[in-house]
Amino acid sequence: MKLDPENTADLSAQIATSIRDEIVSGRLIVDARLPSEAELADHFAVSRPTVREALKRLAAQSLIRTQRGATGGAFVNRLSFPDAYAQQITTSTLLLSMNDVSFETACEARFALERSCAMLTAQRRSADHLAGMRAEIHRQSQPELTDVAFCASDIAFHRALVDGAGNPVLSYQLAGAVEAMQPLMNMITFGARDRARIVDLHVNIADAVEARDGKAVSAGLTALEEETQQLGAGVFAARAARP
Amino acid sequence: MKLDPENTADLSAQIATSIRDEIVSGRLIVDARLPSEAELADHFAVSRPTVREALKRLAAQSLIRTQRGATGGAFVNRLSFPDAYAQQITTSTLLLSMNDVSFETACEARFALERSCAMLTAQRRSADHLAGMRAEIHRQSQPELTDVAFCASDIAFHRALVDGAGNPVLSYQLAGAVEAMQPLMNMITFGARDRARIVDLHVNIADAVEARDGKAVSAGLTALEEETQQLGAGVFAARAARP
DNA sequence: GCAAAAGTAATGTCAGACATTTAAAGTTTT
DNA sequence: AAAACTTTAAATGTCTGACATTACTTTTGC
Repeated sequence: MKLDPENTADLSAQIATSIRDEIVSGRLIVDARLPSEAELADHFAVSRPTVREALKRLAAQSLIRTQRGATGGAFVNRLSFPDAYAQQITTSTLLLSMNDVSFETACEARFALERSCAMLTAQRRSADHLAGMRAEIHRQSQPELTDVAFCASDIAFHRALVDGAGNPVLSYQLAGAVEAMQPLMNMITFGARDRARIVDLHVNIADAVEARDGKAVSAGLTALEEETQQLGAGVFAARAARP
Repeated sequence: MKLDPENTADLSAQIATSIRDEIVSGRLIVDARLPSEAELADHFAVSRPTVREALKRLAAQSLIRTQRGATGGAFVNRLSFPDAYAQQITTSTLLLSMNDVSFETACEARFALERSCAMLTAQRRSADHLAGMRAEIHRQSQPELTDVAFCASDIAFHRALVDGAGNPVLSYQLAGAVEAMQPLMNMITFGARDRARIVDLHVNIADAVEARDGKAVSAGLTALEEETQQLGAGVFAARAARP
């Protein structure tokens, strides 16, 4: 764990990188305790605030956790799936909102990824997953639902579909793709007729999942993608038309 | 931008969350300048080091960048695709290494996701992407290649395949899935016969991409997945057998 | 023997100072 | 008047030293 004296970057950034390398390479294993802030300051020949800034950088990425008290300190954190989900979703959402990615591109990616679950979900889905999907469909049929609540239910439907594949790594990867679309979807106002069509398509997908027919699930998602793309195109065209 | 007085968590964490919300919600737009550290310290009624720790947390997630000098300060950063790639890869790699995810699960997820590019890549791939894939196949055929270099070339092959889909969002999502597998793949020792089989399967995939036959690409990936799963199962069974 | 109190080591926070960097304003020179 | 140089100001980067808070450990008192 050493610093490059020729590097002109922030010391705190260099220290953070140095410690991160130790963790990623496995030299510091999960639950290992890092030296105390004072010891680190001594080791890197910097002040304690500088060390603290470095540690906060690592804490922001859930790489370490800190604990106060006599036996406290900074410990290598086990990156949990929920933590990873959250980071994934934040990153994906910001990436879409800050890089004027077109609705079309985002939508295409999202459905392409989701189709990768179709076969597995059809094979492995439990009764619970199916019930979850049906419950969301029922909610979506209620006309008094706001657009935002409709979108939230849509997300929940798709998450149930993804989780049905029974592969946590897949669920984690898809979390970003599905959830990051929400802000884009929220821009869409759903007419009653639009909602009815989407609910129909959801029913088709749920039926296919129930029948364990992977190809039908995939086809159902493709149909839903086309519908979504049309809706999106309509909204964004209308928006572009008026000044 | 206010803090909850009843919250007992770190002040720096609360401040970071507060500012992050401003960014994610869009109230602070890209390239907007945050108040100076002194002003923030004043606003939140904390000291400057505390504010700095909060800002370093945000910098660690590439949410802000800082600039020194008279017109300097902290600015909302545009999360670039390369930044997002890097975060995605780090997170995915740590997730796999710290949660004893089985080779089987990781492999299944990775190929399921990659197959989602098959159709698009077959349709849209450029001559460059195809040439890239062929070049990696050629490299993989050289017997003096080390196992690690072989794996790296494998990654490059698959990245070319993914990028061929021409959808940056898809490339970003897949980066994690493909690259995070590398440490797991590096545990495998490839015999000459194993390599030959993998190269053959790569050739099949490249041929299918050249012919713009999406279903054949997908089938080729499935065949490669089976081969990889067998190789992995062999290695991990041997490892489990000896004490 | 057990509970309360003191001790201790760590993080969390603060205050103030100085160093460094950068751009803009001001001044001098040509 | 324009160009080059100097000064100034504002911001981040870093250091020192101190105190507050927390939680575990040890000691003490009954």
